[in-house]
Amino acid sequence: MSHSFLPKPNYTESLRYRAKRAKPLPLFETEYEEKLYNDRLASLEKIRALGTEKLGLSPAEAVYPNGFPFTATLAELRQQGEPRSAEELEASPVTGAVAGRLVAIRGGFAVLQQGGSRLQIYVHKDAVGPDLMELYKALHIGDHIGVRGSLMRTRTGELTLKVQAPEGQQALVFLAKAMLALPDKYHGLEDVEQRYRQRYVDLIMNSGLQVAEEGEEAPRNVREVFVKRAAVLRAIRQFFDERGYLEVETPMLHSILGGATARPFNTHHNALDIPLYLRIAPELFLKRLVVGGFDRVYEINRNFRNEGVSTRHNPEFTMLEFYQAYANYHDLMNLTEELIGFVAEKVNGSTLTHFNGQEIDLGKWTKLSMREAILKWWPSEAGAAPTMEEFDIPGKPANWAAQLRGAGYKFEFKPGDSDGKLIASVFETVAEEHLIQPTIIYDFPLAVSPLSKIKPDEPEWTERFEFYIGGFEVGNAFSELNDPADQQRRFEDQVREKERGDEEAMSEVDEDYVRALGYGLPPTGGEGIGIDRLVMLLTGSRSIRDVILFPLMRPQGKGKEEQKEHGESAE
RNA sequence: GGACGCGUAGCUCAACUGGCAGAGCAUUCGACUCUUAAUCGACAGGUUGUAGGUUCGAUUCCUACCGCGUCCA
Repeated sequence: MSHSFLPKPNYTESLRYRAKRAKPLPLFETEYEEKLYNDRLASLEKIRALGTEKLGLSPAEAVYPNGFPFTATLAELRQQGEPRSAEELEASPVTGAVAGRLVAIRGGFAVLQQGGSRLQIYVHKDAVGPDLMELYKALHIGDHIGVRGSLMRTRTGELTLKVQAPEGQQALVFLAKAMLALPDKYHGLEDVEQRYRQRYVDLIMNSGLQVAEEGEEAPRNVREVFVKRAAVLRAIRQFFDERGYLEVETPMLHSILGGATARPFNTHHNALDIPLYLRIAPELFLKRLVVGGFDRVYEINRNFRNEGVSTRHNPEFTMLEFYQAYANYHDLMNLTEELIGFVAEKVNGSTLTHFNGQEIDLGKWTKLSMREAILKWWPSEAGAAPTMEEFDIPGKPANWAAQLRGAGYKFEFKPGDSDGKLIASVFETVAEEHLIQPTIIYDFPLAVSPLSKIKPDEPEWTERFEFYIGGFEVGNAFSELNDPADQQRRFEDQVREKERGDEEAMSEVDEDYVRALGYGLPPTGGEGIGIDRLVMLLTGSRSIRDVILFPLMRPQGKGKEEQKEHGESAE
C-alpha cells in the first residue's frame, strides 16, 4: 500500500477534525481531563511533524505505524542478558529490537513493559542523534515504542538496553500514543470499582511489576491470576483427556430449564417465536450423550443464574461438568481428590495454597456424611444436638430449625418444607463455614436431590456428595438417577414445589430427557465443579470478581430510574 | 432485599470539634542528563458522587437518591 493516498497537508487537520466532531473519546468528565487529552494530541502532532520532516516517514508511519519487527520479547532479551556481566556485554554485545509500553521515564532512562516483563532502556543524544532525542522527549508514560540497541549494565548493575541502531535503521520508533494518562505510577490503580470496570488499566498497572517496598507484601498481580486461570483450564483438560473423556459443547440456550435449581435469565428467539432461557446447567444434555454412547464426557462452559452478586457469585460463571458411565459417587470422590491435587500441582507446583489467611492443603481430604457433619458442628448454644437415629423421625428437623433460630441463627423455612429440605438447611447453617480444608460431604436428602440415585438401603437419602474448601461449596456430584419412571415422578414433585412458591424449583417436566432415560442410561456418576471458585482458591483471591476478567457491574451513568424507563422488561 | 462502610484534582491520598480544599505522581514550561517512586525550579489543575435540608458558614451534620465494597439473605 502506498502512503501517498493520504492527503499529507490535511492529515493533522483531519485528526483534529475527527477529534472535535465525533468527540471520539466520550470520556471527558471535566475540562481538565479534556486538557490532558489535548496535550497528548499536541504531542502526537509534534511526533508526526518530526517523523515526516526529519525521519522520512509518511504521516501514517509517523504516528500509527502498522507494526514493529521485534527480534525478542522483553523476557527473552532479559534472559539473554541476565547471565552476562558488564564486561562480557561490552566485549560481545547482545543486540536486539524490542517493543513495549513506556511505564517510567527518568531522564535518559526509561522503562518498557511488555508481556509481563519490564526492561530499562537508555536513550542518549550521542547514540541516537538529535532528531530521535527530540522524539524521545515528546513521549509520554503509557506510549508504545520500539527500540533497537544493545544490552549494557548501569553503574548499579541493572540490565539496560542502550538504544543505538545499526546504520540505516531507526533506533527509536514511535508505535502508538496513550491519549489518556495512566494512573499514579507508584500507587497504581487502587479503586476497586475502576479496576473491574476498566480491567485493561488494572492489567497495565497491577501486573506485579511495581517497585516492591521493603517488608511490604508482594504487589498485586492481576495478570498472574488470569495466567493461572488459563493454566487451571489447561490442567483440567489434560486430566480428563488422559483418562479418555471427550470434551463436548452442549446448548447454552435452553427451551426447558433443568439440571439445577436456580432462577434463569429469560430471552426469546425471534424467528421461531419461542421463549428461551440461558442455561443454568448442562447436566441433562451431557447425560443424553452418555445415553448415546459417549461413556465419558466433560464440558467447561458458562452457566447463567439470575441471582444476587456477591464475593462468591457472579451471574455468569464457569462450570466444569463431567460424566462417567459405570461409575458411582464413590468413584467420583476418588477422582475429585485426584483432579484437585493434579490441578494444584500443575498450576502452583504444590498442593498447598493460601486463602483468606488460612493454609489449605488441596492434597489432604476428609469425608463426612451430611448427618455426621451436622452432629459434629452442632452449636452447643442451640441446645441438645440431634442424634443419628432422629434423622429418621418425621418432624424432627423442624425442631432443629426452631432450636437454631432460637439460638440466633438466621434460618429461613416455610411451614410445609420437607424434612429433607430442612436437614440440608441445617447442614448449611451449622457446618459450611467450618469446612476450610478439603472436605467431602456425602449422602444428601432425597428432597433436595431430584437427579440423584437413592441409596439402596436408605430410600430417603441419595448417593450424592458436595465438596467444600475454604468454607464454601466447590463441587457437587452424584450417582445419576437412571430410572425413567422415578425421574418422571421427581420432575413432577419439582413442579409441585414450584407451584408451592419455591422459585428455584424446576418448572417443567423435561419429557425428552425422560425419554432419553427410557432408552437406557447406564449406571453413571456425574459431577460439576465451579471453576471460578477453584481459581479463587488456587490464587488466594477473596472475591470471585478477582478471577473473572470482566465481572458484571451495573452500567455506569445509568441510574435505576433511567434503566427502568429504557429497559425492555420493566417489572 | 437488609445492615454497615466508602465516594475530595486524571491517579494515590490529606483537610482536628462545622471555619480560606491541600500534597505527591501525571500534565505544561524550564534546568539537569548513569537514573531507580530520578532530581531541582515554576505554572496550571476542584460541581468535595447527585439533589435537597440545617447553619452566619457544610468535604464535615441530616434526608433522599446514585455507584462501589464487606457481611447477611
